[in-house]
Amino acid sequence: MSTVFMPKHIHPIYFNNVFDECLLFQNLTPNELDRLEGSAELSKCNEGEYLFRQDAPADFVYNVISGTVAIERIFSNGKRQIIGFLFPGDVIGLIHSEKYDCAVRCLTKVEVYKFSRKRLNILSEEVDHLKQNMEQIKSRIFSRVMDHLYVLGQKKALERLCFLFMQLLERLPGARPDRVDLYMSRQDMADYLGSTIETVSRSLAKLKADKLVAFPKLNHLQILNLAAVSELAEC
Amino acid sequence: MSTVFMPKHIHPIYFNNVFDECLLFQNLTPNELDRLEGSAELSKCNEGEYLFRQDAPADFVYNVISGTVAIERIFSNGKRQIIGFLFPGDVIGLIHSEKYDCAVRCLTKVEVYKFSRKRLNILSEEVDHLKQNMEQIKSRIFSRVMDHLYVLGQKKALERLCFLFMQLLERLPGARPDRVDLYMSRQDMADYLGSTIETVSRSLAKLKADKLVAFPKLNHLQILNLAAVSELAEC
DNA sequence: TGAAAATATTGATAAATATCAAAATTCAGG
DNA sequence: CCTGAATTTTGATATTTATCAATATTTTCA
Repeated sequence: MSTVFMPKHIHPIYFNNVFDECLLFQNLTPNELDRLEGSAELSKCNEGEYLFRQDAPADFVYNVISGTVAIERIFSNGKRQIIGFLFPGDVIGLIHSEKYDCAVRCLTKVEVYKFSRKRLNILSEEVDHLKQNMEQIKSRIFSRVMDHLYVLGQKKALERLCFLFMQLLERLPGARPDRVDLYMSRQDMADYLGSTIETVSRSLAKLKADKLVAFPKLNHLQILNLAAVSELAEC
Repeated sequence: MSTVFMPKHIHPIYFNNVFDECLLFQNLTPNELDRLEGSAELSKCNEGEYLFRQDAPADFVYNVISGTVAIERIFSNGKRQIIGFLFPGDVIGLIHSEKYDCAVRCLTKVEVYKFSRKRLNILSEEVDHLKQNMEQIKSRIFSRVMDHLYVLGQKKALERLCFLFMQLLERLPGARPDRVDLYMSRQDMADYLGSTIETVSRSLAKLKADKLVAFPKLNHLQILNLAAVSELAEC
């Protein structure tokens, strides 16, 4: 892995500014980071491609460096449910048995660090902070899925949309109220929110009409009234 | 822990016939089971009581021996979403950070083995099968939650109810098509299925009218047409 | 057992969302 | 920059579900 263009005091694994967001590497010593880096491989994937498919052997754990992906689960009737969107700093593939039980589709060009799951597990035995980080990531994922369950179970279309927007604002690195880039299509939003594309579209129209949000471009969201959007999104 | 009434060849930790269902103890040697049992404490809880509340320190892991519990998450607006129902053999409290992010309410009298989480983690370092079992439990829980997400996102009230019935049939020890005991109230079902008590009630009426199910008693479900119920429930 | 309380069902209506169809907008490739 | 394809929005309508209210059933406990 090339570290040629890296300032000396920044560890190569923190390249691309994922430092702040990347829970996996938190609290590790430079020495431990080196070991981790040694078992990582930088991997790239284009928009529309799949990082992995459902039922593929779950041999790798991925750490998103750049780009956005959708975790999706396809069901026997062909329908799909998007379980979540992941961004730089997020970790994929930690909670699986032998096979992945969902697929990961790239919504943009994506760069990931790819770890052998086996090796990461061995490493986590030796590096205490790594183990703790991995456990914390799992519990966060679970917590997030439970919020998602609540939203699908209890919230209306408009509120669901606000929930998504707040998630993006909080989790997308670099997102600010006046600039949230939506890398997913309206259909993706619908599949995440348990809704239809038409309902998403109408809810957007309502939010726009009420001046809670604006769309300078189709996929460039501005949150004009953060308090109101947050209120609607509230869990 | 008393083993007085235990046949000699059956390990005490397998008391109450949870053997088949209990993933946590699978593949452990009698010696390893002894160690595990040493750090367990049998604990009881009455119907309506809480095993633990949301935001309590997540110090224990529970293994259900008998009874049924509901995992519920309460939100700031007072609404609740039931995340799942757990039965004998199921494990509670494995995926949490320092605090429990949900509460566990007993739907019946409940007996659990209570393990110190810290101690269980230490033990899992030494007992390889235990660690594997714990990982497998986590991935199963996650897989189940993803099915749940799909059901809330994509299914209609009637189908949701069938989904619940199929889950009960598959997971409730001793459940058979002609005898599934519903330990939860209609309100609990609604809170699990992201619906209202009235809609649950009407869906039940429809299923009864169509002869897919019957209710000899209010909480004694009979699945008359398993194929049809299964078809409706299908993920 | 019998009355009160709790829970569940049913009815009428309103609200929310899905579906189908068409128009508008955006995007991609020459 | 233009044109056809893809995506998104909007419209009309049907379906589903929630809400409010009343009734029925079940449970509890004196």
